[in-house]
Amino acid sequence: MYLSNNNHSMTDLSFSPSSSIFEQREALLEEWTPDELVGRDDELQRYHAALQPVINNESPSNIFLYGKSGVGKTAATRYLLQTLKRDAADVDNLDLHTVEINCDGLNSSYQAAVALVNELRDPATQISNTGYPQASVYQFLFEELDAISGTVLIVLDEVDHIRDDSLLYKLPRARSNGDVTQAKLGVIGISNDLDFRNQLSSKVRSSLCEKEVSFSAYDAQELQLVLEQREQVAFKPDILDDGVVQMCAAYGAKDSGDARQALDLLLEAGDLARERNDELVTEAHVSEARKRLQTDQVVEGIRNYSNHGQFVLYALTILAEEDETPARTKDILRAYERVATENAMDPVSLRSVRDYLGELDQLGIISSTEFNRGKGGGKYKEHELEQSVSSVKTGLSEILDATP
DNA sequence: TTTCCACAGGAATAAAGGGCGA
DNA sequence: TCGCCCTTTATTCCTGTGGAAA
Repeated sequence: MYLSNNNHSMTDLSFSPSSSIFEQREALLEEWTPDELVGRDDELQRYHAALQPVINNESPSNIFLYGKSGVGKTAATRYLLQTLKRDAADVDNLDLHTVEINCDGLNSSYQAAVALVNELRDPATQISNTGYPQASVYQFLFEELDAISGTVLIVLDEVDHIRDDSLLYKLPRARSNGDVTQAKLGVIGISNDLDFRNQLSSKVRSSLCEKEVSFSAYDAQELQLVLEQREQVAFKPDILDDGVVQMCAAYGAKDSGDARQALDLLLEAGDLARERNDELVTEAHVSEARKRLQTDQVVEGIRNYSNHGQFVLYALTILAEEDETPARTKDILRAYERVATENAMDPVSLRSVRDYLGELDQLGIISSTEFNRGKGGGKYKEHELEQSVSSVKTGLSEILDATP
């Protein structure tokens, strides 16, 4: 494509600052930390109690936070640690440090340990993600922690992404095992997976989950408090139509009690109004924003999915178009083998297709139901698309364009 | 109560790929 | 360059599951 100077009429794509309805749009973004956390009083109280030993300069407890995504676990952690650091400055002989990593994208204890080392080291001496024996990486980590000394709180956000528990076993025991002598360590594990705690081996569970704080989903009233707090900072006065905040809160509470989702919805509705130069954000904007967000999520999720996974989904999409869904795993396998072969790919095995279908189900792109027809029919699963064929196809556009 | 079906999914293992130190 | 150590993705094998039918 090139830019030309001809006279063909075309859409005006020049940029100019539009009259904004936003005062401080960032206040609707996830990373914005409010001065006060609303709607989480019970949780904050229990969390606060669990952190109390730190300020008494005792060995910190290991704390495990669990609750669905977007219910304020990370925000509460940031908020309380900020407060704790501030108060710790006034306590004699208390030297408090915090390290926070997000374990999203880190599949193993090894990778998480590397991430921690790199978080603690300066950019010049960072280590790479592979190549070192596991013992060396732990050695680096303990050396860095000892070098800090004092009390060190290690926050492992989305800790359920780590598939093995060797790091979760080692960290809480580092001091008693003599791996660390100077620093007093406390581990704060944060998990979205409610079942993660039960999957841990009992040794790990007893040490990591010394103190537990569960975060319940926000109900509509609590979400409304959160949204109102952000709205006042984010938007200019009297920009939101009556009922907009309530509507976002109601959708948020209905979907999953996820504040992040409700905030995204309000942000998208605001963006939509701004795009159209509307002076007010209305309920109609919210409805449309909701549709847009749902499609975007699906399309993005599919685009980033592995090649074979996309072909498995494509096979199911074809069956859906032929009105043959819900379809059993073996039927999807046949359709998948056909499209993979047509595209000059070696199809993966039935076992792998099962794994892909399981992942797609978890992503909410398809839904799977188990059936049991007893002695004659046995037990099996049926799958169907959970999203519209058109949005799935948009996500699959890369492989569809290449399909002969 | 026992049997049986049609899988689902866990466990073990292999292959390929990539960074590191010697 | 080579061997080591890790990752990711795949395969094979096999046990577990649970409700209808016998």
